[in-house]
Amino acid sequence: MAHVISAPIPGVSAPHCLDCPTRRSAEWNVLGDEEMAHLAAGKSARTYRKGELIFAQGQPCLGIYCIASGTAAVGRTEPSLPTVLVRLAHAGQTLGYSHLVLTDGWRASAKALEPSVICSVESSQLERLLKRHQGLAQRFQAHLVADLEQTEAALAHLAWQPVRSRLARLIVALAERTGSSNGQNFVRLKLPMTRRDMADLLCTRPETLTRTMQAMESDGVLISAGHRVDIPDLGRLRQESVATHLH
Amino acid sequence: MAHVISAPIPGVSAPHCLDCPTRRSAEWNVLGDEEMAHLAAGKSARTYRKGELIFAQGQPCLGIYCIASGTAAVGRTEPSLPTVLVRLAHAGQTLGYSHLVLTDGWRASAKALEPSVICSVESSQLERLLKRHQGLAQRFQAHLVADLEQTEAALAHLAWQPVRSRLARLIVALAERTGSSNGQNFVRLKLPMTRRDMADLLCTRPETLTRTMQAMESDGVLISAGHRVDIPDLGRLRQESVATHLH
DNA sequence: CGTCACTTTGAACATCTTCAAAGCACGTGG
DNA sequence: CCACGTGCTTTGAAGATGTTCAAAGTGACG
Repeated sequence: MAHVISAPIPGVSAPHCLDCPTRRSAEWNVLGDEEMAHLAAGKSARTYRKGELIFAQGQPCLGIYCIASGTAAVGRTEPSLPTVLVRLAHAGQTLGYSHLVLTDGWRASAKALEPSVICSVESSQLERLLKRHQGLAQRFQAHLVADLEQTEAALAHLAWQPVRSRLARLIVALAERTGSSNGQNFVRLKLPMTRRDMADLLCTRPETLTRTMQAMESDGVLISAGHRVDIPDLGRLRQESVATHLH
Repeated sequence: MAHVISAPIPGVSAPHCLDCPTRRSAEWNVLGDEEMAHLAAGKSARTYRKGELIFAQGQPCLGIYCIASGTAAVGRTEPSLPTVLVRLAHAGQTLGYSHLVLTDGWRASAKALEPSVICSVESSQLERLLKRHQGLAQRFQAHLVADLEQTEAALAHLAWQPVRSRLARLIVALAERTGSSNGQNFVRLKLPMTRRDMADLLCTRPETLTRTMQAMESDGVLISAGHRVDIPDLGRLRQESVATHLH
């Protein structure tokens, strides 16, 4: 909203689809080389700055997005309520398919949490691919189901877990994705978003997040310095993400 | 879990698919008479008692369910957490499609909240119909997207609205579905579930639900007697479902 | 190198949970 | 048809968890 279109991307940061992390990790991996070439020819890539909007709730949607590098989040804003970040999307994942099914425009927003390179595929081209390749449609449908599952799980955790457990869960998930483990249990990672974003993701307030992280730090569960977090014992953090309730 | 298979259903309660409320309100309405006849021949119907399980998280799933009459709820249980009722299903709606996409078994449970008549369609037969009728697949996919939307909305409301607003929202939704309005604004309705179920749906405790309803009653927003609720001014209740936050 | 947004701190307060116990209601079996 | 019991509902009191508001730091980015 507040940002302007950024400069065209240098060749390095926008890989050909065949070399993209996307290739193996996402729904596209059912496509053969020839079809991938079609995809590569039809897509367009852009860099996004931290915080920049990829699409906005309410606007017409013209295609889907595929993250080449970086991290994005899907945010949902209900009338007269603060935004909730309902889902993260990492390199190799696609964004926006569910909104294409009904042609009503975006019913959520997405923004880059970090500097990111993101490709877009026009809906007309996607539809052509979906028709030609039956398996691709199944992949996207599975994606839909996975999103539903994940959102239901988030609902359950929000309902019954305190902020501290939800935070532990988030950090464990991030650590498993990008953490570098120096020992057996010691892990260091870089949080790919601001505290504000983390709060929106955990459905709490920045103040509470700060205090919760401090509490965890003083309990020796983690050491945080800006966006860097060190976890002396990942197992202990994993326990925190479940613990609390016994009843 | 605690209940036994109930008696076979009398003819009245299990309508032929062509006469079913399902016919117009659900995904089936893209089917022609001939295909509906196929569906009617292949389905099987059963009555469920209040609280009876329709399917259970973890077990293999063999088909989908379609509610002829009554009310059911889909419940999700995360490891070591209480159950959350993530979704209601009313007459004419189908249940379980999303779980059929991945063949992993049910990843949620469903139970009848009221005495209900529910038909089941085997997955083999459903697949045959889906292949023959392209439009049907689209309908089910739209259903998937609608569920995702609804769950995301529930997440936002759970995150930012107090119990009282969430309760108001639920009652308004039920009133709009089955309420009988005697005047312009006066509405009477019957809650199709126990307080326990309502609490699980609103992600709160039965105690809190009781107290919240009493508070609303003493504020004159509603009058409740068992499962019957009278709403003097539906508009006022609608406001409550949004109000609270201005910030 | 300045600006603006993000982050942190403190204190008061609201909301909701927890535990324990009593009342009630419904369906089951006699 | 009535008695009985199990699970649902209600009440009360105490305490935990998280929010709100305001204001002072801090840091990142252009």
